[in-house]
Amino acid sequence: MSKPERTYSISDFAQEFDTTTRAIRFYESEGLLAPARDGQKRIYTHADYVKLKLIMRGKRLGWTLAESRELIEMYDPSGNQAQYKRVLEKIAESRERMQHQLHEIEQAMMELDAQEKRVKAAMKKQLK
Amino acid sequence: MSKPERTYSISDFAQEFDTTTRAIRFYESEGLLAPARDGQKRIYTHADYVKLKLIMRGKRLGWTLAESRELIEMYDPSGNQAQYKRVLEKIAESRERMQHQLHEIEQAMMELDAQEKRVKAAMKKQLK
DNA sequence: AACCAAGTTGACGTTTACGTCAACGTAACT
DNA sequence: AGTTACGTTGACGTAAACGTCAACTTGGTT
Repeated sequence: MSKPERTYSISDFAQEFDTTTRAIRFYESEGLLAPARDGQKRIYTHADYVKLKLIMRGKRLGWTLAESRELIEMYDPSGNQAQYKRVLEKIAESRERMQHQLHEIEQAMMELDAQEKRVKAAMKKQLK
Repeated sequence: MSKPERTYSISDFAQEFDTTTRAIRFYESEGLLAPARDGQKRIYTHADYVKLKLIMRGKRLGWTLAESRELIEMYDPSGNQAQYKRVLEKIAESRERMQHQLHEIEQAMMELDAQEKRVKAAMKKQLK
């Protein structure tokens, strides 16, 4: 009695994520996605949706596809105790990387604020 | 009576920023740097140091060299009122982009936290 | 003088992440 | 049956960001 999950076509995904079918197939060829098939057609589920969302966000944050693939693999369960431990380690590594990025962006924004003040001051001075 | 500023060679920079001389020359060819010359040798100053630092950080945040070049240009004064206004607009644009990145990283980190909890719970369950 | 370290300018090669055809399959209308 | 829309798998092309030589210069060192 499980509700029939919503599915998506490859062009549904392309529109939804403002990308191309070519790119989506490429991610699959690189092992980031593995959609079901209806004949030869790809059928995407909500799980694929989540993964692609992660991929696209990763792109905007400058992550490589290899890094996003690592992250995706962390979100797969599949494990004994040793595997779980490895996942926890990878999570810790990822957290450090993200923390570092976070810090660098905050830094960049502060410098931007400072520069804005300088420019505004220069404008006032020039108007006197 | 201005103090003689410290200068750097291209390999000084390569070491300092953990990159290569080739990359640094490439940034120059792309218009991101414009060091002075002593004969044919490049002489870098603190201003160049700041710019390269910005470039490298940009790389870690997934910015293109074109984007970093735009940022660098914002940090050059050189302007009448119209130019200043344009710079302020660009600063506003950059701030929005950075804010968006900031938000997405925070999001990613929260998901990482959630996943960590799930994995730890799965480990405990397995041990019972 | 000979040599070595560090620098220079081409020029071509490479990796990542797709774009762009071409040639074909298939389901749904008309 | 014919067309249209959407999908498929190759295969080759491309932009960004350098890597990797090759051939040369230049300033000290033995």
